[in-house]
Formats: sequence, C-alpha cells, structure tokens
Amino acid sequence: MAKKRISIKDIAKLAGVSSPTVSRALHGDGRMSSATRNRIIQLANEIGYTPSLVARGLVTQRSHCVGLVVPTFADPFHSEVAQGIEEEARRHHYSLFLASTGVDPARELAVVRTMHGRQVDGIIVSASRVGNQYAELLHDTGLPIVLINAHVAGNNIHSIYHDDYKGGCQLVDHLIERGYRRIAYIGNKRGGQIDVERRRAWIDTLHAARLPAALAVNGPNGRLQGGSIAAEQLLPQAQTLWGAPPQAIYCYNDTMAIGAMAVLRQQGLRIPTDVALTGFDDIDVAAFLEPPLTTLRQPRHKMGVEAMKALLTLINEESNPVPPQATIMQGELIIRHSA
Amino acid sequence: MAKKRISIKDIAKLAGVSSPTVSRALHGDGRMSSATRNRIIQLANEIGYTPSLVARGLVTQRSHCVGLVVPTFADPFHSEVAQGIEEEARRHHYSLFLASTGVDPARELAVVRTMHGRQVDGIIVSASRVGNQYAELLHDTGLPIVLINAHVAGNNIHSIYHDDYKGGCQLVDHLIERGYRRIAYIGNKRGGQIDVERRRAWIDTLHAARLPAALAVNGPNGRLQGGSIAAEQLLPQAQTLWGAPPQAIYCYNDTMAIGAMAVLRQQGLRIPTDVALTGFDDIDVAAFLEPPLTTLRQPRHKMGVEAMKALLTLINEESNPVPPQATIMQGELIIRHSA
DNA sequence: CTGTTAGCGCGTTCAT
DNA sequence: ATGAACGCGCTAACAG
Repeated sequence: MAKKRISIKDIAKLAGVSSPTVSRALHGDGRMSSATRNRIIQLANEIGYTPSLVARGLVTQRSHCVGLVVPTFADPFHSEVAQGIEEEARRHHYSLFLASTGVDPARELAVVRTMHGRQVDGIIVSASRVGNQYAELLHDTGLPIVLINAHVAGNNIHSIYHDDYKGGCQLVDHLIERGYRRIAYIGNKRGGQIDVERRRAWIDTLHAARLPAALAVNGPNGRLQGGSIAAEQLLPQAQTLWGAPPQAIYCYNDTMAIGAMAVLRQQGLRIPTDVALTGFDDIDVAAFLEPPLTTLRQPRHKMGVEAMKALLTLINEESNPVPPQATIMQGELIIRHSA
Repeated sequence: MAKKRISIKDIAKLAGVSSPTVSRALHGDGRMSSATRNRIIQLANEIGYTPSLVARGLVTQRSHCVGLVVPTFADPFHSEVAQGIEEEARRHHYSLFLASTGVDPARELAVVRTMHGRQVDGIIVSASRVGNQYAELLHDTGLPIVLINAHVAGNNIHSIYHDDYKGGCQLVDHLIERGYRRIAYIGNKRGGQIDVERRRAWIDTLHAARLPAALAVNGPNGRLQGGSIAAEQLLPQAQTLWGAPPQAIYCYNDTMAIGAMAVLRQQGLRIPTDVALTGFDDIDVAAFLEPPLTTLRQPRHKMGVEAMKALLTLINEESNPVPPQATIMQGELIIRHSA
C-alpha cells in the first residue's frame, strides 16, 4: 500500500525541467518565466505533490518543529498552556512534538534527548523537574529552551513562570481576612519547586499574621485522588491537634481541592461554613463547582503564547544570542464562595 | 549559539574509521571486533553524539513519528485518549506530532496535510469531522490512518469507536427505570456524528417506552459554557411545554452536564430530587461532583492504546495491507447519585 | 532565466 | 572486518 512519495524530481521530469527549477517555482523564488512557473505549479497540484519537510529540514537545518514536554496530558492546567503554545506555533507554521514525562526526571531527560535527535528547533518544558540541567544541554547543543513554571536557581536559562509565592500569599491573606485562624495546607508530594513556593507563601503569611503554620499534609500526587487522600489524613490530625477540623484549607491546586471537597462533604462538613477551601490555577470547572471555588487564576493560555513567542525569538536570534531571561507573570485572586 | 550538530562522520574521524563502521557499531549490526566497537561507542558517548532521526528517516523512509489530531487539547476526554496513545507510542519508540483542529474541517484537512509533509508513518484522528474524505487520502498516499470515534459511513477506513448508541440507550433506560418520564436532551451543536448517535439513542429509547422525545436543546459547544447555555434555554421551554422542569436531563457529555448542573442549582433546583442528570464519558471529576454524576464510562485510555496498536499494525503490515476494520468498544454504565 | 554540482546526516549496497 | 560509493528529497551556490 505504501505508495512511493512523489518528489520534486517526478514533477521535474514531467515538466521537462530540472529539480532546482521546480523548487524555485514552488517557492516563488528567483526570476523565471511565469509561463513555466505556472505550468509547474499546476502540475504539482494535479499529481498531488506534498513537499517533504523532512528533507527540507535536513538541508536548511531548520525543522520548523518544536518540542513540548509536559508532566502529563491529563492535567487541565497543562492542556490550556499547550493550547496557547499550539496556537502561536501554528501562526508561525511550526509543528509540535509532544511528550509527557510522568513527573519522572529520568524520562524527562530521555524525552528531551529524543527531541534533540528529531532536530527540533527548540524545546518548551513545562513544570520541569530537572531545570538546572538544561544549562548544560544548552551549552553543549545550543538548542533553545524555554521553561514554564520551573523556578530554576541561577537563572541562567530562559523561563517564564507564574509568581506562585505572591499568589499564595494573596490566597492565605484572603483566608486570614475572612477570619479563619486554623489554616491547614494540602500539598503535593510530587509538586517539586512549585509546591515549595506555594507552601512557603502559606508559612510566611501565617507567621506574618502571628498565626501558626501548624498543619500540612502532602498528597501523593496533584490529582483528584491526591487531594482526597490528603484530606482523609488531614482531618484526624486536625482533630488531634485542635480538637476540631481546620477552619480553612489552602490547597496546592484546584484539582486537589476538588478531591478534598468530596471528602469533606462525605464527612458531613459543609463548605465554607464548617471548612473553607481554596484552590490554585482557576481551571475551567472551578467556577462550576458547588460551591464555586475561590482560587488564584494563572494566565495559562497567555503563558503558553508567551513561552512560544520567547522560543521563536531565541530560534531566530541565534546569531546574536539573547541573554537568559526570566519572565514572571502575575495571577489574579478569584473570590468565589468556597472561602 | 547554534553549535553545529556532531555527526557520525565526526566520530568516524576521531576513531580513525569510516562512517559506515560507526553506523554499524552503534547499531550492534554486523560482525566486527568488539574492540573497535566499544571504542566507538565510548567515543560517541564522550562527545555527546545524538543521532539525527531526521536523516535516518529520510533514508529508511520511516520516521518513527505518528500524527495525533484532536479537536482541542482542553477536553479531558481527548487528553486521556492521548495519554494512552502516547504510552503505546513510547513503548515502540515512536514520537508524536500533535495538532488541534478547533473542530474546523478545513483546518483538520490542512493539519493532516502538514503531517503528511512531515513524513509521519501514520495518523490518528480523534473525533474527525471529515472522516469520509480520508479514504481518498489513503488511496493517494497509502498513509495509514486510524480514526477514533468518527462514525464513518461506508466503513472503508480503519476506525475504533465507542458504541455511543448503546451507551446512550443504557443511560436513558436507567432514567426510565427510575421512573422519570419527562426526559430532555442537552445536545452539542458541534458534536457532529457523535451527537447524532447519542441523540438517536435518546429518541429510540423513549419511543420504545412510549414516551415522547419532546424536548431537546443544543448547546453551542461541548464545553462547560455550552452546557450552561443549553440549560438556560431548556428550562423555560420545559415550562412552556410541561409547565414544569424536566424530570431528567440526558446530557451530551459530562462536561456539559457540569455546566447544566451549575444552572440548575442557581435556579434553586435540586439534583436529583427536582431534576435528575446524566453525563457521558466518565471524566475524572465526574465522581467528585456534588452529587456524583451518573454517566457512561468510555474506556478512554484503552481506546488510545488500541488505536495506536492498530496504527502500528498498519504501518508494519503495509506489504500485505490489512482490510479496513472497525473496532467497536463497549462502555459501562456508572450509576452514582445524580440520577 | 535555468541547469549543474554539491551536500545536509544517515543507512545500504557493493567491494575489498 | 571494514571502506567506497550511492541515494533518500531537498535547497544553496554557482555557472552559463
């Protein structure tokens, strides 16, 4: 079944010209009689010619592909970021390689290596677990890389990230303003630096208000189950510590918050009357829950677009290298009814 | 900054051998002194050689890439399918090109064309809007294609899809068994053939029970807002028709059901006491809602895996072409508390 | 205006 | 056991 690809040569033969002529005709390049040009173009359409971007990339050393590396597809946050990236990529006639890492650093490295083998022009890594190591890769290969939401020390690599610390402070401040004092944290064991930042916001803000950051539980992952499991562990601990449930729970992200909500309801606790709850990210469903979730909105789509723009700049300016630059984006506190 | 790629030749020069020798050494191919082989492999690692899969693909005519085409990333259903596809792809050392169509047939065609130009070995299209047209493409290019959840007439193309009709019947049957009689449908204007199947199940099942399929409203899309908008239109129409809300609403998918739930609550209607509700797909959050959503579980992950397996078979058996085949998968009725 | 030559990086014959 | 030559499909550099 595998028809042989029809190539530039085939149409050259048919048109009675040489292959470079065909190439030029199709590119609108160079000066040539519009007679032959039209004839060639017409011919190409007739026999259904599709240029091989692979071969082209091999000679131009530009594949017009970029790699996108995410922890998992099944996360609404990354999906939306990816959507932004893809839009911007398509706008510039770039294709996307996609790979997931499963939050496994080794796999992340392997994936990036494969992408390099695929001759991608650049790579975007979201929520990297090995951020620092890219400096070396960058040095060795010159492969443009942009990191999304990886707080990398040293700051020697392009990155664009959300100000989680500040966002977390806004969230916790809001809880304090509402009068809650026993504020617990549900963290994500696999959240890496992101978890660190959000947790730090919690600790610092509570301390600033002379409140204790006394109770935190880490879920095994950042998904729904992760939130449920954390909540199940949290409640008895609160009972031991305070003789009562926490007045508020500040969650690692919206998804875990949803997982926690289910457990709270199951235990007969009402939200926010008995326990208030906040999320992080403002994923789409957040507004549709009962009660609607108070959270911190990350400009996910825009972050994707900006990351892709930054990458394209790196790709096109490789003659005069742009110094590594960290773009930090601000979120927005979204107050709904869960807290 | 763009370091020139280090190639097989570079390491040949360093090892004092010819490039074919290096190629063979790296492939474990042919017979050769394990001394030189080891030396070459070591050398390759030292200088950080990464083979160009592009060049390799050009000569072997096999890129080890497949294209994945989805309507949008921001849909939990497709995300999970994609996850399955990616896992199976990685298992076979295949990379994934990803593109979204935005449910635009023209863009879908353009995207597939680009993928062909990228020399992908095959393509998986999820929820295609132009299913029939692939037969022609297949005929012209011999490019293996597998369709997911595109009910294509004529059945002349490989596809794997979920039995939406049967699933829909189960759902509506369940509603009838629970004693609901005024059962409305919230459809998806952009749902294409999928909407047709699910709607048909609703109509047929109601008729079989001598109940009228009297009220259906289409949301503008299959997302949360789509569900909300549909519900807002549905309620007054039900009032006109029945002088009361519907007793149950059978929704196009879980996401729209969530959108509808929010509206129902807003209008003071309790679920399922006042209005029962069903979804479709069993996306992850479905079980975590209040109330947990009764729905029909599609084996999303497995569908992805199976699609990729089917595609790989097509790719590897292209000498003796496999006849087009439709694999139909059965879902599972998940009864929770919303109906 | 167009054809010739060369080469991107690799794998695959053939020779040796 | 290894090297020389060729070609995958395309574009870039020169010729003419």
